[in-house]
Amino acid sequence: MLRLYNTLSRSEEPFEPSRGNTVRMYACGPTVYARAHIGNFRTFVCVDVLRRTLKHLCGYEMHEAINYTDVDDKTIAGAQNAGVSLRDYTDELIRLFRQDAEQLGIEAPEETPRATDEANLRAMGDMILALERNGHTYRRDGSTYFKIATLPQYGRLARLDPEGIRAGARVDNDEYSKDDARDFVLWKASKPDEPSWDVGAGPGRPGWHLECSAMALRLLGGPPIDIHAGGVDLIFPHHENEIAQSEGATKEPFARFWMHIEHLLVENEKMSKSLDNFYTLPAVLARGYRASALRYLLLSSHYRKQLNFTWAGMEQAEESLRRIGDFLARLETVSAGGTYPAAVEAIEKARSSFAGALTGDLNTAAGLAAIFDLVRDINAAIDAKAIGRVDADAARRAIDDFDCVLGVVTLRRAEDAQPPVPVEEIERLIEERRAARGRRDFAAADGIRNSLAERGILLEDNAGGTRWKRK
RNA sequence: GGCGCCGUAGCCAAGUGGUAAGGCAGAGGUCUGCAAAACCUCCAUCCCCGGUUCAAAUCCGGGCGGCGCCUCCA
Repeated sequence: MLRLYNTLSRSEEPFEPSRGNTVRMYACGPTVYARAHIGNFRTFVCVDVLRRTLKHLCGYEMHEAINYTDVDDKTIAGAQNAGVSLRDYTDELIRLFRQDAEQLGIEAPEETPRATDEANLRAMGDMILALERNGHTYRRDGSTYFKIATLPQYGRLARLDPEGIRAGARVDNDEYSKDDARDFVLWKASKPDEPSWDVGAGPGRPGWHLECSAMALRLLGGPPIDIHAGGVDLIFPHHENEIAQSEGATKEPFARFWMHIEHLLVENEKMSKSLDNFYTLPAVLARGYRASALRYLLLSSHYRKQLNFTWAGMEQAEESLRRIGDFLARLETVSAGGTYPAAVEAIEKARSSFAGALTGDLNTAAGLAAIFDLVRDINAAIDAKAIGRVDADAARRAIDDFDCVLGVVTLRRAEDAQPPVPVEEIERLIEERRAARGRRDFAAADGIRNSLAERGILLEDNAGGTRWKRK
């Protein structure tokens, strides 16, 4: 069974779905006003690992939703600056997000709702009505607010001081007047040139927090949903406000588990658009690194620890992944028959370590260590000729199973299938080089190897012949 | 001012009471036309101080340092 850290209790708890065998999970997705950066993707990669662990290691079915926030101040401003409609503007950014997510091996969730889809707007309107009925709202200048004084348990997730905001804290001073600084807007009255909808609270647009509550409950059939995930910076106010809305409207607990992913740092500072210290996936690829290596780097430390992004780290991730790739290629060269107890035992040990690591609050770093232990043990067995085809296949299957969760080897393979030099040309040059070596013309042979290396293809000579791989 | 997290070898990173996983880099060796890959060997006593304990990186207290949240933010 999975043990998962729950922000609500600030401790690890055993996890099981509340209804049948299906895990109902929601993660706060991107606000699509600019291309997502790799810090954003840390969250989505970690959520993806949770999803895959639940599916492949725990055997649950998944019903997961990740939303696109496609209306807010920034998206509206972005569309206006670009001179296109809000929908066209966010369509393009969603396309880019999906493209990056796919390159990073992130599985598509079952649901990817958009705030401005009609069914979702209606659900938001219904939620506001329910909140009004329960006495949690007030209107001011055409906007509808949530009055947190009406909800005693407000602040439980973030462990806020019940006395509220103290001297020294920065206080929200936006243009909308509120009864209490902590009150937040549910439905924002629209300005003249802004997109606007009327779903029962007057013409306007959804406040940021409302969409997540409404869409999670509409799509996942809560409350309570099993898991709600997102970046740590969302704990307050976003998730706190989601809880207030959902619980105020339904009078039921909103989510059983809250999972929060720590930040990616750059030069030991939070990577963010406002600090202008972020990298996008294309920027990383442009430096010559692969998406698989980025995914590996993101998995090389625990999701609840800050991770400092560096190019040296990318380099190390590439090298580590190369070791796994070389190992898998080497497994294919095992031709002896039979099986050896030591190999079987090493594989068993790796399987149990890996499962233990991942089901222990998604300890991906320890999971990777289990893989490398296996790599060393089996490599040694190959050297000692103490391994048979049966064992090699079993080792291969073990790595494949691990990768159902980590999703990094599969990505590499897909990348390898598209080398920078056409495969036919590589094979032709390998043949030429083989001939040169045959007549002991090592200068010519080395020349071919060097020129391919410059083009990103490495050659390795083994007993069985020459193998190529991407740099 | 409030709340929280973190500080393990050159770099990255597990371990949260019983005498320090793993990866990268480095050194030496085996193998090899060379190179690569692979294997073997070597490479830390866990920020500092004090305490609890038979026993602490791991618990408690106090420092020092870093980061995050309290405002939009993954």
